[in-house]
Amino acid sequence: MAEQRKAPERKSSDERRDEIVRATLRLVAVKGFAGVTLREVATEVGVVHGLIRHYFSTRDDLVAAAFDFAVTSELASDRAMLDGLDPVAALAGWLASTPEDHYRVWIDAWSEAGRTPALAAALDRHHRDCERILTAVIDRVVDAGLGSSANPAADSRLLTAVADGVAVQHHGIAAIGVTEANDIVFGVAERQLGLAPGTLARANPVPARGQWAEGAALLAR
Amino acid sequence: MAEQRKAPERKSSDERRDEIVRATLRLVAVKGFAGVTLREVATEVGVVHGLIRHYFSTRDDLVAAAFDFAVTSELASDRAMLDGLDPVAALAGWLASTPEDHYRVWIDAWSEAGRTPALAAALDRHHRDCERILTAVIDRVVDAGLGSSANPAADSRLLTAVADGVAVQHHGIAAIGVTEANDIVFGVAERQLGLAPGTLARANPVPARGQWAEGAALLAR
DNA sequence: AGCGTTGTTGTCCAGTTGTATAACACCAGA
DNA sequence: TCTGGTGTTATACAACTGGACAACAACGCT
Repeated sequence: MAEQRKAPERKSSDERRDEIVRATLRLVAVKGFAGVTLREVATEVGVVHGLIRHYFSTRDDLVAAAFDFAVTSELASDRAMLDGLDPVAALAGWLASTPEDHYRVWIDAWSEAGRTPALAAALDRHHRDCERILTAVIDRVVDAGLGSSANPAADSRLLTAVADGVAVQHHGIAAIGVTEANDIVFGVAERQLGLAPGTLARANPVPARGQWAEGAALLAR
Repeated sequence: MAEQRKAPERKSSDERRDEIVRATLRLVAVKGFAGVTLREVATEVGVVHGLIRHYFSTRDDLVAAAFDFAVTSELASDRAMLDGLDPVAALAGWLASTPEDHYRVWIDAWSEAGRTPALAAALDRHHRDCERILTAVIDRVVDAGLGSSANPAADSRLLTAVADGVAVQHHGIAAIGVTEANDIVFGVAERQLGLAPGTLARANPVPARGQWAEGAALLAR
């Protein structure tokens, strides 16, 4: 009796690899880095779990690649977003609340970084990039004479901390809503950079940071 | 041939239960809520893993009890700490950086809360209590005529967000040190409450929040 | 047309996990 | 002294995990 074998749907190496990474990232947003299994990823992609091994030699490789992809693509889309905006709008857009799916990945990375060196490294890189980007935005605001900053790098660090903390209260604990979250961050930023109260709320481009371009497609199928 | 059975070291129900909860919490601080295993907990306590089932009917019950214990005891020790200090010292003590072990538990709870309703409930309760406590401290500062606040509850929420965000940068990403972490939080608080710069750093009681009394023993054996 | 490469499948395996349960040991009260 | 409750052990089990491998099928190249 001849074995019945389903005709495989063949894809190019890069395409399939990308598919797997995106599926992994999607699952990480729901189950966490420690919670995703090779079989779940395979099911999500629609293949057999053995195939994952053909692209990633180990599970750690897979989740590391997924997080690396998240970091890289989100930063790229954010940079693209900022380029098209005037200084104040860019500042508001950057500080505005991050969408829930993305936040879930970051916070999970924070907690997992202590156990997975690869995650810690990627997280560190991402964080430094974020701080640099925000510093550049602050510089633009100052250069345009719209605000002031004694130490843009320090202010960038401060505002990054506020944004992260507010994101926790908003997404993680559900203690505050989007409007309130933005109010807090905008308020601190306006006070810190000498902007008139309400400036950032008015300048805030509607879709929040990370919902742009590839950013929106980051976790899409 | 008679079976050899080790003579069991018998303990009172409450005592053993407490032992198990503390061991669980200790492991959670290292491996995360999703990472702790009944067998690891049993080994840490020095018993057989079947015994855990005798005290907690399910694994979820165990981790929920462990987190509940963490929340309750940390808040109790924090309250005790604040009572003995003058308003400004209390504010500084509350805002000062949290020790690493404790932080690891909270951040892990943030990420796990989305999947475990019991954790989400305990986290929500803990967060509200923290906000209330800080609000009371701000009230004390204002009542003593040492600072001002248009909306103590809102300022409490803001400062809680800043403290959480700074804790992430300090413990999770290791981007900043203790001194810098405290500088940021103290700076925002002083500006927000109209205190002279440096007031909080000078008033800061050396051992940071959570290292007090039972707080220090929280994760101890 | 023939052939090596590679994307893909199906199956196997050893290890770990949470849960279950029977047997035992100690203790208090009848 | 018996007896029932309970703290404790040992063992079993089904489910699931990451990893390994041989077989197969489509493709590119000559």
